[in-house]
Amino acid sequence: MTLKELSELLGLSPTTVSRALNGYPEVSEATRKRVTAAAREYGYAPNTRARSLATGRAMAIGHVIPISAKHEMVNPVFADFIAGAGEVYSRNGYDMLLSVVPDEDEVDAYRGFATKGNVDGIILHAPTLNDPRIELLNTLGLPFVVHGRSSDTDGPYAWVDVNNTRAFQRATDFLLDLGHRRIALVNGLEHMDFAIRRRAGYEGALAARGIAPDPALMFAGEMTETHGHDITRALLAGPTPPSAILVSSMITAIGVRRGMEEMGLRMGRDISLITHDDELSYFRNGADIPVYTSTRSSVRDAGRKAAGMLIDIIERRDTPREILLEADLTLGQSTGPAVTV
Amino acid sequence: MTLKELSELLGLSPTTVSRALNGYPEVSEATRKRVTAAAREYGYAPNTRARSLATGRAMAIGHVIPISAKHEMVNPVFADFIAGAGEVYSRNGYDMLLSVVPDEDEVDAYRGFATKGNVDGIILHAPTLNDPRIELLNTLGLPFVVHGRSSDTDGPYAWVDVNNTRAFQRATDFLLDLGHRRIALVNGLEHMDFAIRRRAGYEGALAARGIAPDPALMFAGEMTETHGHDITRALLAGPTPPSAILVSSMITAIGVRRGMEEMGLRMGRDISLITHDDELSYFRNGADIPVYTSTRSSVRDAGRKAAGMLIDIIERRDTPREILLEADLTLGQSTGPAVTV
DNA sequence: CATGATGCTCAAAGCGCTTTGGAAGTCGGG
DNA sequence: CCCGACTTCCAAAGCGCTTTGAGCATCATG
Repeated sequence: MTLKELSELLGLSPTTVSRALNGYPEVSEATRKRVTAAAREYGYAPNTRARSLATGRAMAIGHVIPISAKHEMVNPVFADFIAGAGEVYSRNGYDMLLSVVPDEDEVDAYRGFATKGNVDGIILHAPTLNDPRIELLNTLGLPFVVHGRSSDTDGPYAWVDVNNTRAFQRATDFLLDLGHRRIALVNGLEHMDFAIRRRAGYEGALAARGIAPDPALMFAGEMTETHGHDITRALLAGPTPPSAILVSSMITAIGVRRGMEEMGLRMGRDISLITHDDELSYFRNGADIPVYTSTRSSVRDAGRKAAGMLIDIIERRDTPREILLEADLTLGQSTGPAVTV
Repeated sequence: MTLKELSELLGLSPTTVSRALNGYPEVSEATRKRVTAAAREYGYAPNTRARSLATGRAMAIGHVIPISAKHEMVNPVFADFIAGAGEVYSRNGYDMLLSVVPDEDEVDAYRGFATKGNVDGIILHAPTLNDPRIELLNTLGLPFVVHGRSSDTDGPYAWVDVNNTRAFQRATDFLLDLGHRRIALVNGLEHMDFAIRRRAGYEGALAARGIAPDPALMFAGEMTETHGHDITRALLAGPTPPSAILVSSMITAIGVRRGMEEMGLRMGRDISLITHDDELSYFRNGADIPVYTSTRSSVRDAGRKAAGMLIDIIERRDTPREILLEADLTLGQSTGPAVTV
């Protein structure tokens, strides 16, 4: 069913039908009613490709997911972010275009979005320190919003981020208040901007109490369960194990906990743990009482906010271009006063 | 940069340029070289919308992710499936279109795909018993592939599935061989087809040894960590706890394990656990020696297979329309002989 | 009654591409 | 030297929609 067919059926011109459907004022209320009723009856919906060719708007937002041959890994945070963003897209009539590419082709993927004109905007994921993709997107001239920030990148760009520095500084402070002095940090890969900031928060809190950060207590790696487990085993088997561990992801924290328990330590009593919790929908941190004490910020909500901002930019609405979300510090059962081992 | 501009630059007609770029034989090799070089130089890529309007092919595959208000939950398996499928799409020049909708709008989303013509095919996720969406898609006439199957649905449809029945039957058999008699089943929601089949495998294995399934040992629910934990606590606190637990997902198994350990039981020694493992990239089952004994099947690989099949169907290639993957039964540290409690 | 304003509708152009149906140009065979 | 067969290229139509610019009634106003 095309617009032309529908209009012939109604005895109207395509123009009028189009205007009726798109809410233009030049068409009488009676005609509009008649048209929309017919459209519903015959199941007519304008062809997206034709429409966007005519309007110049793709009505779609692009996301690029790089797949690395080295660490074959899809960020678990991604699924929840997508869900949040996707909600907002559908509500506003946008589609979401996902491009899964080998990471060496990532730049081409962005270029492709721009030249092939199949999206109106882009969300940039997982920015690194001084991320070159930001400049690329700026030169491509396609609206975009970054989920996270990129330190050392100058020039303005739109972003939605959690206050990672503050969150980890508060978490560290809290552990220090409980009497912990040897606090380990199990961080994400430290070319990632969020990891850099978390580390800065951690080190800042230590420094404020005159404690020099111990490199032997600081780790960076992929945020998998296994990684958390292995590091914890190694740490606890060492000569001077920490009394508390600060972890960058719930998933890693699960592994850390497993390591602790395998070493015969009871989490929350013998050793403390604070994790960052992205509030992944399928990985709730306990029911009523959280299992883990955590710095908490909903990644799904970040997705919604980023999507909303991007649509605002595309549609030239005047709204803030920077959103900094504060993480809550939520008390769970995984922390307690430092015990002298 | 449009085709017309490029052709003027080259002193050729748009027709010739288009044909050169699309590999038609009517254009000389010399011209083709000249055209492709110019295209590269000026960064020309055909506008997707215009092209697909002209060809009638959207060069995109649609996925619908329903978001439920009740159980706000994005299937974690989804991310990995998407990654696998997405790989194949990009390699074949297809885009992936994700539609995140409230689940009451799911039917509309499929209808929308069909009438708005923005996809050439659809992947159907998480089929239930006698899933009405299959008939819907059949009447819509859009090529589709189901990830999973739908029992009680007659009429052929294309699918990629794991042999869930066989996997759980084997796992149960294995536990029985180890002397276990009271084996609990922590399953996914049992309107889901995969859960029905897993239960059938479990019950079949028990029946083969003359053991009547005990309803008090069978559970169905969302496959979250918390759910596994809570069920396990309840089970182990009961009068006649099981000596082994069969779990439908790694994530749930993590919770089950947590419950076991909280109750003072050592997994693999005091109590056994077998889980199904979808081989999620961020949730490896141990490094060299698997932590959990598991029925194992890569969901990412299923994604690749489903995507490949769908593209074959769209492009009218003649390939099998049904793929049944066998899950491995991988031995880990979570199982051992039954101990009399 | 003439005039302009207003409300409703339409014809036609154009978005950027593919593709059909030729039309020139080239070449070898009769 | 002519003719058919290729080879190489092009003009123009068409994909399904939006949107510009007008046209035709109808209505209130001076």
